Amino acid sequence: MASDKGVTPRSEDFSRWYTDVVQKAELADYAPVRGCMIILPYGYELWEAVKGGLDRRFKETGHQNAYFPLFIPESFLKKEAEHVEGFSPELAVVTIGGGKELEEPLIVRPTSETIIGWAYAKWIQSYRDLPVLINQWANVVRWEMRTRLFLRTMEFLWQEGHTAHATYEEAEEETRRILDLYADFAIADAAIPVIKGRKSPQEKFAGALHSYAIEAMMGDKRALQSGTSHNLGQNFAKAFDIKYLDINNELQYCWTTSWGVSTRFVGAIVMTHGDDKGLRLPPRMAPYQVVIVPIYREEDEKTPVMEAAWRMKAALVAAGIRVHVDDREGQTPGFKYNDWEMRGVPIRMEIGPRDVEKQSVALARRDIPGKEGKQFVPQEGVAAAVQDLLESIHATMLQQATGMRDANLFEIVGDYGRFGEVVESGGWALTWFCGGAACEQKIKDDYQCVSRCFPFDQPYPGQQGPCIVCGHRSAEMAYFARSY
RNA sequence: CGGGGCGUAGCGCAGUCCGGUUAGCGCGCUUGAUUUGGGUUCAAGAGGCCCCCGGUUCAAAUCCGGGCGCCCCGACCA
Repeated sequence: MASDKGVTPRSEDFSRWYTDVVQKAELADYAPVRGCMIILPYGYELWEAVKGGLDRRFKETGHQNAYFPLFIPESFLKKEAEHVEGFSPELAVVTIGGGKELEEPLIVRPTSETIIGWAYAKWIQSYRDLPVLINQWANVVRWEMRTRLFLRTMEFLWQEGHTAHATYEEAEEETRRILDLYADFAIADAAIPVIKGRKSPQEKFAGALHSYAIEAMMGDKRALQSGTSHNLGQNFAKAFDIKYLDINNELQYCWTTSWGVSTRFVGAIVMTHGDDKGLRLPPRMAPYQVVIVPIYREEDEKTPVMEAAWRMKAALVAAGIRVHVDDREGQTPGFKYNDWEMRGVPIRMEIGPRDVEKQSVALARRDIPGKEGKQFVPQEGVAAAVQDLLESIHATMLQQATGMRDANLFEIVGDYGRFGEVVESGGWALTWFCGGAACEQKIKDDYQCVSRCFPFDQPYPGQQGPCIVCGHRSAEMAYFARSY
């Protein structure tokens, strides 16, 4: 159980630790409805940082935002066989509206391929209309059995991109472009190292030709699918009649894609970087990159200290740095240190009477605890020093997460017992895998885990090896790991 | 939907077995002092449909019956 002053240690109970941090850092709160959450302002700012990083990249690659309705006619979901089978168990259905039974029930969207497919069928006539590159930021609902704050809630926020193309190749190129975009965002903005790869047939999106994903290792070594990109082939085009006349005046079905990142990503940030003192936010995502804690005893000390604090803030803001001055009365500096460490602010700037006198400030970095991470710098040119420090913190956090992950990746060839030991101890096993449903099911039954992906980065490209289960020659290796 | 646990102040809990003064404790909150370079200390306060409905009884947080809700472990999942 967490004491009031801290959180459950990660090593003791990672799950409790996660819940403690999310609540104590005020990212989210429970809602009156099971499985739903209130995203608190600080948590929402993190989500806005995710949105900002992704949205910019979407627009740079030619996508536009639009908005499609929350309600989808029930019949739409039934048009694509795999899709309906995949989503039926977790649908929320509206049967009464305005006090009257509806002629056709309405589905609260679990995802929008169907309604967007319907719209694209209307809009697309000619090859000149292609490609269509649209994204929407929206909420979706999936009636989940077991939920956890951010990682799996019944309603969640996400972006879903939906594109239509003239050829398989263009659709495939788009699908891969987005996966690269996601990976770049995760690494460059969130300091989360991710593995890009293709999902097994069992794990792909319901209705997709094939799915790609970025997989990240959390602090407890479990895998978290942090973003997915699907090549839908012509499955939805055929179900919704999305057709165009090509340059030879021949009618063709479109090739479509869809891809998404959700509020789950906030959970990924928490679980990748957090420690026993709470959150550790990657500088580019942090709502506040610097928090200034003023230190003083008497009124005659307070005035010059506060003056320096506001002056430092102005200097940082002018350099485009996000800063907060913690001028709360009644809390001691020590309390504030702990408070902002819980909230994961990358840099704490302390300004006291001694700093006023010496024209200096103290900078303490969140990623390196204690005195090691603390230094005194001159007030003159502080913005540049902070800027460098933020870069360094990002690099260190990425390096730490990458090191932790790589230390837990194991290559296994042909030894099913050893394979089991690895995944049961929480490691990720990279092994030859035929991709077959029976083999994957056996692993699931034996070790409670399924494949994460066939990584693009194969250790033995062009070679073959024995599937870890059936022993048949397989062309690729796949990662297996327990996951969220 | 199977297996466990729990509903008492904002949060965490004690009290329930064995019915009986005014229902307590810690944290948090308010006010005032004190403190402030790593979670100060003290004082005085505020705050309760004891999950809901019904029953037994002179008397129910406590016993009995029914309901509802939540959490944890499994199958399903961004």
